[in-house]
Amino acid sequence: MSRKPAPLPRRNLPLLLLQAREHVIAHFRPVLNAAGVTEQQWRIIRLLIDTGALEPRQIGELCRISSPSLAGVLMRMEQMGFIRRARVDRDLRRVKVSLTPRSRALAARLAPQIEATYCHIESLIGAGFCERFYRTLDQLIEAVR
Amino acid sequence: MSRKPAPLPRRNLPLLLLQAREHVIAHFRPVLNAAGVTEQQWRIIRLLIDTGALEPRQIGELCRISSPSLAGVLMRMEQMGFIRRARVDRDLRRVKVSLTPRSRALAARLAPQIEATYCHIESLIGAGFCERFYRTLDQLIEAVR
DNA sequence: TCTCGATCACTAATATATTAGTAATTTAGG
DNA sequence: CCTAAATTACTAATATATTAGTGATCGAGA
Repeated sequence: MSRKPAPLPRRNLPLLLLQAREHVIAHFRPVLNAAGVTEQQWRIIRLLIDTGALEPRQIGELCRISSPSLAGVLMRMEQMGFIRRARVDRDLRRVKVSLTPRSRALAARLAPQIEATYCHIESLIGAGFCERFYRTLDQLIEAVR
Repeated sequence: MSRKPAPLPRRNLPLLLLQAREHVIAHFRPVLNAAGVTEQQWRIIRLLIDTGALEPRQIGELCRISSPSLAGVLMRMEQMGFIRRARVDRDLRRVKVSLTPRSRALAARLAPQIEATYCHIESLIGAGFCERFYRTLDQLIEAVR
């Protein structure tokens, strides 16, 4: 009575993670679009606010943006006046990327709307679920890395 | 004694989901690359194996690929002989996309390697964690949708 | 000191994502 | 019928992703 097993018995985990991310970021997208920044640009601004100036490879590692993508993103952000580059003394290969007053002002202006969006999401899924979910993702990343 | 609150007090949830997905799919990428298919192409092949022929908008919805992206992906897949299109009777706007023997053979050839990768991931995070994680993602998607 | 391997940011080519908008077709309402 | 709105797949323009590869620079060891 047993049927032939499916050729791909597992649920598609990368797709499921993609779907989850898409549904979450759909809540943030209108805020970012209205402010004229892309997701990637906002990821970088947000990171640098917390960490201070970083080098491109650090930004790429933490924001999950590959080096070739990052080259274009940073170039456009520099043209828009969101970041600036400075050479690192003692190592002419390396570059330091820092925020400008303009991007800091943008972040300050967006912060309340971002926070409101997080509150809305938290109200949809529950604060406890939200907190557990962060921990679960941390564990997953740590385990499969 | 309290310090000024950070302008962005929440952890970046979309980024965390992106990182999780990147770390997971990093395990699958070598298999797909060796087979000469992209992530998106594999997502579509895998879906159509389970569902049978679908229309572009259904594929885009289920694989989280936007209509403009899908146009290019399907065009290349058709040129590569992975899919074929057929007009839908009674509605000249709509198209039906189905797999070819070639893509079915590819899926059959890849299935063992994909399954082995899932087993490896499961061994890293634990079978129980894995099962709970699927349910957690389902709940999240359901709640924020 | 010299040199070879490693590192860093970057370019090139192609594939996919995002936003806006379109022509053809269908459908619902008047 | 007949028209207006909705639907479907698509194009255009730009931004980002992926893979491979490059020149410049640094650092460890001979």
